[in-house]
Order: sequence, then C-alpha cells, then structure tokens
Amino acid sequence: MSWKRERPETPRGYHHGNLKEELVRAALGLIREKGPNGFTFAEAARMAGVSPAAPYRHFRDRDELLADVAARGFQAFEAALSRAWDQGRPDPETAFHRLGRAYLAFAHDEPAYYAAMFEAGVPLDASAELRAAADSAFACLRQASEALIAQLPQGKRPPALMMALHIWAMSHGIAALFGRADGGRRPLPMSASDLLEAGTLIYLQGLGIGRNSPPKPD
Amino acid sequence: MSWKRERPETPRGYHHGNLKEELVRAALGLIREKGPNGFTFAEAARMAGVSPAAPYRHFRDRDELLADVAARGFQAFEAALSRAWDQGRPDPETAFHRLGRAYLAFAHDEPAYYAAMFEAGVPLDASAELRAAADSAFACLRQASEALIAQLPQGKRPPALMMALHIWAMSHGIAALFGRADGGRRPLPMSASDLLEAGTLIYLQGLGIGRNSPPKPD
DNA sequence: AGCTCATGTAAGGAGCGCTAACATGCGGGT
DNA sequence: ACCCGCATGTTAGCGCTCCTTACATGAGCT
Repeated sequence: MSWKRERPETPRGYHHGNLKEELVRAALGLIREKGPNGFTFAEAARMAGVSPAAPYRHFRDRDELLADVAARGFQAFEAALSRAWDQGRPDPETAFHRLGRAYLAFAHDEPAYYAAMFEAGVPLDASAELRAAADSAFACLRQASEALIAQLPQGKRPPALMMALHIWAMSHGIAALFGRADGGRRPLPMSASDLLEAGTLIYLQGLGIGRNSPPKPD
Repeated sequence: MSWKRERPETPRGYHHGNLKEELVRAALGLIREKGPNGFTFAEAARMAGVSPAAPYRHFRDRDELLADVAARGFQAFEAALSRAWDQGRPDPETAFHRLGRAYLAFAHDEPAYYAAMFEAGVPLDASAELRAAADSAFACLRQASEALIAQLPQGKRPPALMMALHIWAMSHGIAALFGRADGGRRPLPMSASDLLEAGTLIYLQGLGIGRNSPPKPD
C-alpha cells in the first residue's frame, strides 16, 4: 500500500493538493468564531499551513473567498429547506412549519454560512453561482407558499411571491435578532423556533389558512 | 467683532474644540458610503482634519466609537418611532401602520445609523447608554402592541411581548433584506413599505384585529 | 526524459489599529 | 496677573493585514 498523500495532517510537500477546500473550511471556522469581519485571509492561510500569498492562487481576493462561502451556504441552505419541505408531505401546513424550523435550525447550526450569506455584505451578483444558489433557496420558499395558497378558494388568493417574501422576512428577522447561538441580543420568553411557528400560525390564520379555519369546501 | 472660533472650517488651532462630535459625523458618512466594516478610524480622523492618534483621546478604540454611533442611532430611532406612534392617535390601527412606515423610513433614510445598530456586530451591552436606548426603542413597539391587543376581548389576547417580537422581526427582516437604499438584494414587486403594511395587515387579521373583523362589542 | 504551467514561496509597499512619548494652550487657583 | 495642571492634540513606531511582483517547485502530458 504505497499511497501518495493520505496522511490527514501536517507533513506535505511543496504543493498542498487540496488548498481551496481547506481554505473554505478555515474560513468557516474563523467566521464562526470571530464573525465575518474577524475572518482574515492571512490567518486562513496560516491554518492551512501555507504562506500568506498562496490563497491568491485560488481566490482573486478576500471578497471572492467570502462570496464562495456564501454560495456554498446558499446551496446547503436550499438543500436543507428542500429536505424539510419534502414536497409538502404529509400535508402542506405540517411541511410548512417544518420548513420554518429548518430555516432557524440552519441559521443556528451553521452560523458561519448564515453570516456569510446575510451579514457579510457580499453582493448577490458577486458570482453567477451565488446568485443562482440564492435564487434556488428562495424558490423553495416560494414553492411552499404556492402550495399553501392553492388551498384557498380562487378569489381569495394573495400573490405567492408576496407571501414568500413575508415568510422570508419574518424568518430572517427572527434569525438575525434572536436566533444566534449565543441566544441573540435579547432574552426571549420562548425559543426562536417557537416564536417563528407562532408568528407563522397567526399569519396563515390571517390569510384564512389556519388549521381552525379550513377553506370550507362548500 | 473679534470672535474666537466661529469659522466653520479648516483654520483651527492646536485644539479642535469639537472633535468628538465631528468624529461621529465622519463615522456616519463613512458607514453610509462603505458599510460599517469599510469605516476606518484613521479615515475619520483625516476627515476631521486631525492626526490618526487624536481619536483615541475620545474613544478607547474603534469599537467604542461604533457603539456610540449605535447608541445615538437607537435614540434617534426611538424618537422617530414615538413620534410616529403619537400615543395611538387617532386610532391604534392607523398609528400602528404609521409606526411600521416610520421603521422602514428610518432604515432607508439613516442607513448608517441602522447599520451601526443592527449590522455592525456591536454587542448591546457595550455600554449602558446603548442598552438603554435599544430598550427604549423596543418598549415603544411593545407599547403599541399592547394598545392594539387591548382591543381584543379578554380571553383572546396574545402576549404583547410576543406580538412586539413578531412585528419587530418582520420589520427588521424586510429592512435588512429589501429595504436598503440601493433597492436591496432582490427586486421587489412592491415597495418595502407596502410589503410591510400588507404583512402587518395579514398578521393583525390573524389575531382578529383586522379592520374587517372588528371585535364585535356584543 | 523534458517541458509547461498550475501552484507554491519570498519579499515588499501601502494602510490600519493602537501605544508611547512629547507638545500645546485653556482654565482654575493663588 | 501669573503659573501650572491636565485635557487634548502631535509625531514616531510596532505589528498586523491585503495585495502585488518576481521567483521556485514539481505533477502530468507528450
């Protein structure tokens, strides 16, 4: 068994072999610990055990690495949301609340991704991938909104886009204000997840989709 | 007329006379143009026409200046919200929507303040003033929520704190995602203000405070 | 085997946060 | 009226980061 480079750690030759991925991992760790601003190109290089100039072979500058992290974040986000929505099974309302919990769980469990996506000031058109990933994630929310709205009688259907924007805004607002791993900026009387679920219930009730006000199929 | 220091600009003596205020003004300008991270202590000093070390006589470090800006922001924010709420005149619902518009108007018209308050990562307990100002602003929202809830019959009143958190989250979510001066990260089918008003209407409807479902005073 | 080019390194300029030591002059005490 | 204290400014400088330029290495193709 004469492998070439399987040792997981330090001793490596002149070429790293997988620097780009390792830089992304290092960036995630640094962002998680010190926020998207505390993250430093030089320190990521140090973590990967290469010289401070090496990262520039893989990313034009610091912002491009941040944009790459954000794009990967949106991809993971979209995957998590899609999995939670599960095509609306067993019924749209159950799936919708599961979607909301998945949103907050992502923000809570992947603070580095979430920060890169929403708090680092990365412009969405920094790359085509980033834009596409962000659009996919939003499309998931919009799709779920459409499924719920379809339960309403023809005349009383609000625009699905608007509903998706409302839900996104409420979710992001709760995540940003109260959903951080450190408990957020302000003590809450309930968990962020429960807060979002309650808000969603009230909002859906307002639309006439409440569990206690089914669209009488008369 | 032998004044001492009334010329508004450049020629000044060894002592500036009003450096602290000028640094805050410079910080606001820089944050507005380049975001809370692009803001630089040295550049603020340059704008005030002073050496790079001078600011340290007024702020322990860069973070303390940022915290001061955030605190002033929350004070202005609270003033704007209180003015909009106007003690619930002429009726709580009208005033409530006016409050929502004021929220978004502040985020839109004072992006530097808003960024320092919510996007700069300033911990709320950076200073007692900051904490107090932030609490006052939230108290305004909570007070408005209580006034609206008071319209409901005793049995059907949700916790005012929860309602305030929901409204804050939706407002902040819309401001953060779509309410920037540059139009936000994503094109909208309607203005951020209208989006919030629609969302609030639906939410209130869900609580039974909708204009079309008044609390039948049977 | 030898070439080529992606990927690494070394060195350095410009800018920033922050500190230390020194300069200035406003204002209060005698 | 004087003088001295102290708040507020200055210069000099350390260590760090971002990024560029010129050079070194070695993996893989022909």
